[in-house]
Amino acid sequence: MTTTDETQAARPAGRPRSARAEKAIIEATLDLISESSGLGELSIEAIAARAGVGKTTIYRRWSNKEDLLVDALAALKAPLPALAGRSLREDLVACAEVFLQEARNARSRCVMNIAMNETERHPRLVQRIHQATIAPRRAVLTALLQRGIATGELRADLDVPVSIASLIGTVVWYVRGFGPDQEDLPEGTAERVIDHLLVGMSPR
Amino acid sequence: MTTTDETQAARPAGRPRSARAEKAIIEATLDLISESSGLGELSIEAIAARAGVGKTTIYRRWSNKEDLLVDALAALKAPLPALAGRSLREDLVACAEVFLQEARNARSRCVMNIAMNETERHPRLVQRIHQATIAPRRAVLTALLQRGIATGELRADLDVPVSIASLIGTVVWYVRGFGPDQEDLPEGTAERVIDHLLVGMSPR
DNA sequence: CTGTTTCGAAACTTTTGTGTATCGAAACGG
DNA sequence: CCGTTTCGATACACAAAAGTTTCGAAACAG
Repeated sequence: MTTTDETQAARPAGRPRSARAEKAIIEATLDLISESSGLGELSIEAIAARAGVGKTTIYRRWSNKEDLLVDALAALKAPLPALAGRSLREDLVACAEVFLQEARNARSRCVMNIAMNETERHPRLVQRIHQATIAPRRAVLTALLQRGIATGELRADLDVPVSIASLIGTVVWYVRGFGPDQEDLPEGTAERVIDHLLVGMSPR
Repeated sequence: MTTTDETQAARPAGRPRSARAEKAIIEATLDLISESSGLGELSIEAIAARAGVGKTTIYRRWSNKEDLLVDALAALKAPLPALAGRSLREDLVACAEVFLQEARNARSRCVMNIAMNETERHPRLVQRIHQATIAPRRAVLTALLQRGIATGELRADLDVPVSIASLIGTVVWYVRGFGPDQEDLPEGTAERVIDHLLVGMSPR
């Protein structure tokens, strides 16, 4: 038993790795992915320069580019909307608001692009994005719609898969018509889309 | 007046440029764009190799990469659906079928990706895509929906912009759940989506 | 046949990124 | 204070691609 047996195995001695540098590397990576399109244009040198870090510090932690990408995208948390549960419409609007903001945010959008385009080049990465980002959203919406069917707020014969595609796809495609990061998008856009789609999803 | 005054100005003498080579270059460019993601990964050398052409032949016609891309994407015709005009539903299904096929076709999909992601890097190119591909589709759908409103097949207070986004966005997002080029997508998908959306767009 | 231009191929220079190694300085444990 | 490890910076060899030039062959006009 050594004297330093606080909680875990003893620290391996020597200068500890800088958590600040690690953070800076992840941030720089996400920045550069957002600015570029496609993972092929991403260079380790650019990441090191942007992060104010030596290349050594990167290669010491990640042996190849994909490992770094996996960690970087994992750090990009996916904030699912808090579902108040008061009414179906209210929860759907909350979801739409989240999707809308993500569609306008460069960092969130690049995750979608990677999932759509890099399936063959980086299957491991895409698979991880699916289970970390896409599957949870799909699950939330599925549960939400089935709850709505149960409470009678939605048609009993509702086509759930198509409804999910319409909820996400419509928001994404609608905001696409406006500038990516501009501020000229009106206020009640989420409500407007949901109210439009809800007409066809409600009973009678 | 020279003897060769057939229709236009006389040919400038010398070996004429091979139309076949030009075609091969355009085809190779489109192939490589489809396979890659992002325009930055595209290399002139790869295009020349794929086309079976010397790099000289490319640089002689296009001074830079973007000029080549503009011409290549212009060659990618956008087949708007033939609108039979018998019923609104029939025409909408025809549109949806076209969008669906395009969403699964690598060459068409890459146009969408470029339009969404390369706005800052290639504004000229994106602007051209907008006026050559996106605007016509938007116009067709707008006319179609307004005709439907006039004939009473659609609600008089229909939100046309949101409807357009829902028609395209839902199809694109729905087929996205299946494999990109797989064959496992069911037959009546276009009808299924249109019938779902039409519920909320019809009167009463 | 002669002059001109394009053809594909190859050599060339320059730029950019990869991955490794080396350097002195700094941060820790003991 | 000492050994160890990380720090950022820099240099290095290697590869890929950009863009230019040169080359012999081929296609066309006159």
